Amino acid sequence: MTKQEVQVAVDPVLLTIREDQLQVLLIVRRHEPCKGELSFPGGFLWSTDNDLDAAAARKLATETGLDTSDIHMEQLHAYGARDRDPRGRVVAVAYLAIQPSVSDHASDTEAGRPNWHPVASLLSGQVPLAFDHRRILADAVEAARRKLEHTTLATAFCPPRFTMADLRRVYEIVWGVGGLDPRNFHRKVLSTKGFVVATRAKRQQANGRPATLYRKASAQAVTLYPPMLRERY
Amino acid sequence: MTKQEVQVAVDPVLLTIREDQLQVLLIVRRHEPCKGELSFPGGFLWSTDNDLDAAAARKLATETGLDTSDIHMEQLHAYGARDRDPRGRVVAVAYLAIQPSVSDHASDTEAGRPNWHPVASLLSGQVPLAFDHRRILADAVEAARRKLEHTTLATAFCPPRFTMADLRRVYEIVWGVGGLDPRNFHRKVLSTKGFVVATRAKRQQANGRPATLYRKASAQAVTLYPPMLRERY
DNA sequence: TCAAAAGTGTTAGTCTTACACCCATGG
DNA sequence: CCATGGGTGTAAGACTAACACTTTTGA
Repeated sequence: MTKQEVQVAVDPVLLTIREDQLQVLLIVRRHEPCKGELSFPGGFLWSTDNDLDAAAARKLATETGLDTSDIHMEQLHAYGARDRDPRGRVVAVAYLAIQPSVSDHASDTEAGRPNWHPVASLLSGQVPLAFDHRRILADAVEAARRKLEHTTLATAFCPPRFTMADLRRVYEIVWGVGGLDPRNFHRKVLSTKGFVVATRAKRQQANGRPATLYRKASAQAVTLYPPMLRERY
Repeated sequence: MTKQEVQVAVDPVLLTIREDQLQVLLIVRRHEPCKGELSFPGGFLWSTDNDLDAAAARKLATETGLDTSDIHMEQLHAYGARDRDPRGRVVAVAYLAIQPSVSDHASDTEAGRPNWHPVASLLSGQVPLAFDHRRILADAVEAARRKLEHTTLATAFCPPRFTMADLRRVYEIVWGVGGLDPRNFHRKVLSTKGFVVATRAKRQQANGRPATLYRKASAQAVTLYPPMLRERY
C-alpha cells in the first residue's frame, strides 16, 4: 500500500525484412530470470540517459553493435503489470524500431549474439519468449501494420535506394497479404507528396523493363490521406 | 553511468466538455516541487496496483472523488527526460481520460479541490503548469483530436443519451472548428456500424423538430473507415 | 520475337461535399 | 402559419478497384 521503488526498462522491438519475412532481433538471456529464453535487446534506464528515447537507442547500439543512425525509432507503450518480472516491479517502455532490409549478408548465426527470428513463428506460440515479450511483440507488429496504413513508415524498411516493387513487398510482407495491385500501388505512392522521390537511376533485374529507383522523401512519417487500404472493416 | 532507482508516476489527463469548451481537470500542488502550480491529478505507482491502468484509475478516483466507471481511459505516452522532475528520475506515464459532459452542475470552484480549466488558455501559455505538464497536455489534446477522426471515441464525451447535435458539438469543440455540415454528419455517423444506436426517445428543445436520442454502441473505440475528416493535409 | 516486369489509360462504382428540400414542433 | 432546427434526397466531383494495354529490357 506504499509507493514503490521501481526499475524502468526500455525494450526496443527491432523489426526488419529478411528472407521475404518480417523478422525481429532477439537475444538469448544469459542470466536469471528467464535464462535461456529469447528477449528483446533491452535493459534498464541509466542516470546518464537524457530521456527514454536515448536509453532505447543506447541499448540497441550496445546490445547489438548496429549503427542506429538509419534505424527508425518511436515509443510504443509502457507495460507495468505487477507480476511481469519476478525480480520486482519493472515497468518496461517498448519501442518500435525498424532496420532497413539489407540484401548482402551471410546468415551470421552466432550463439550469444543477437539473432533475427521470423515474427510469424514467434507469435504462433511455439517458441517461448521471456516475460511478457510475446504480448509486446504482438502489439508492436500490430502498431507497425497500422502505421503502414496511415504513414509513410514503409520506407523505413527500405534501403537507401529501392524500387516500387520493393516498397510493395514491404506492405505485403508486413501485412501478411499478397496481391496488392502493382499498378494502383504505384500511382497511389507517387500521388502522395512526401512519400518517395524518384532518382535518375534504374535497376535491372533478370527479366523485364528496368525499374526506377526511389529514395525516401526527407520528412519521415508523413500522414497518408487517404490511407493505404489494408482491408474493409 | 549506472542503472538507477526510478519513480514511476501515472498522470491522468482528464478531459471533458464544459461550457462549450474543452476543459481539463487539474489540481493545485500543495507541496514542493512546483508548489502552487497546476498539475494533473497523478501520483506514484503503488505496489498494490495490478498494472499501470489500475494505478491511473486509482489516482483519478482518490484525487478527484469521481466515479471512474463511466470514464474512458487509455495510455498515451511515457515521459522520462532526466530533468523533468527536480526530485530525481521520475518517469511519468500519461493517460488520456475522458469524462462525459454533465449538463447539471453549479460551478464548484473550491480551493484545494481539483478544478476544471479551459484547455485553450493553458496551451496558449499564460498559466504555468508544473513540470512538463504543458507538453503532456498538448500531446493528449492532439491524441484526442486524432482519435476523433479514426475512432468512435467522441461518444466518450457524451452523456448516456445524446442527440446528433450534441455529438457534432463534441467534434467542433475538440477540433476547434465550426461548421460541420449537420446533414452529412448525421448520415456519416449512422452509416458507421458500432458508433451509435437510436433509442425511441426524443428530446425537445426551444425550437424545432424534436431530436432522436442516441446512446453509444456497446463496443468502445471502433475504428472509423472512412475516417471523419478534419482537414486536408 | 517472346516472356516478364514496369508503368499508363480507362471505366464502373463508392464516398464526400454542397445544397435543395421536406418534417415536426412551439409560439 | 412562420421560424427553427431535425432529417432525407440528389447531383458533381474525388478516389478506389479492376483490368486492358503499352513500354522496355534479357534471352
